[in-house]
Amino acid sequence: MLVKSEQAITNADRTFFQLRKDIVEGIIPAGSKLSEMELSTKYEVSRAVIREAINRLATCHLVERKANVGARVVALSPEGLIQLYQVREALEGMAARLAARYMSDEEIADMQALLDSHFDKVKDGQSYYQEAGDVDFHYRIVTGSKNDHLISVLVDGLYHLVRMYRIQFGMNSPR
Amino acid sequence: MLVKSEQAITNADRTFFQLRKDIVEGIIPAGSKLSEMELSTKYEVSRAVIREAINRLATCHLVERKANVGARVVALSPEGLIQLYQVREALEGMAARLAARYMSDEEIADMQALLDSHFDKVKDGQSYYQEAGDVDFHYRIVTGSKNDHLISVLVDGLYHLVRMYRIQFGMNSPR
DNA sequence: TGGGCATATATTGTCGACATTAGTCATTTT
DNA sequence: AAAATGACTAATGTCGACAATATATGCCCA
Repeated sequence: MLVKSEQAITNADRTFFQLRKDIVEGIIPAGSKLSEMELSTKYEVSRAVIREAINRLATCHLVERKANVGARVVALSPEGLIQLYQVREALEGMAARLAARYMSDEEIADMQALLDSHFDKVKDGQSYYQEAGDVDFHYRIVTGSKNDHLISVLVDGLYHLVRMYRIQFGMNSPR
Repeated sequence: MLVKSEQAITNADRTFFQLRKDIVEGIIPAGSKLSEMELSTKYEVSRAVIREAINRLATCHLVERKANVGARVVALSPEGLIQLYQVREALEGMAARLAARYMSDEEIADMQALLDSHFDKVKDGQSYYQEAGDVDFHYRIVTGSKNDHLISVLVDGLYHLVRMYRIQFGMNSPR
């Protein structure tokens, strides 16, 4: 039931994923500075690799970069959260409309099965699965839209930020 | 009436803007391969600078990169255009709703003035200004939404792709 | 004593060289 | 003859060193 198949090929990939994880989960605190030298020793790769990873994080809006100064992890704010949810809501609504049009019958059946199993598990009190199941459900709708731009903006961009807010603001149950 | 204030600080910035321009305008053909070596000699910067520029282009979805293989300019297709406009339409609709809520009185007045002047020019047959004026109008609505995520996705991401399609498919009048 | 300027330091930006990988082509084997 | 295997080549990935820039420190002067 693993949902995303982002696999790391290069060291830059691995470092990017690791850094993103550490930022989203708050291991690297929000608002803190990212020193290229420091990170290159910590993650045991060259500065070039760190730089590439930081650049990717910047385009995900997980860090903000200023030329000749450096990069900082984004600061979380209630306003930012609201803006994030505004965009997410609009895009997921659109994804749902498109998915309803373009999803194949078997994709729909698969999703129905997922919903059923999810429901059973929640009923049995295995609430641990709630978030994972929910994420999976949203993910299927988004990919079901068959719109690559939409998929990319949500999956590569917004979802990690949403997760970051959830974890660091202690919002355990979605919505 | 210049609208965007992206200013280049580093060589990587300049190279990124130049490359983006050349791709959007078709000087570098859609679907063609981007050789780091070749570009580094052509634009007279080191490969590191070219690499950073290409990475940024990749996150804009103007080029597609494959690890250990290289980067190619995206291929334009009717399906891609449709997907692009689907997302754009949804996001601009959202931007308009938010702008209506959050724009200040003077921003609205400015936009009204812009619309009037635009209308006059078109009436006088100065159709050259049509596209520029239109772009400016859309841009003001988007920034008027006051939602940074939305602004970024549209301005940094989709608009360049839209322009690329327009230029290379020869669609001169918008809509 | 406070403000401004010059210097010093630490960080980022850039570069060229080396390592590694993918794709090509020739050779070999069945 | 076709497929598989191996070396060769050309590109990307990675690295350490140097250059340029911003911030911090201390000194000088009003």
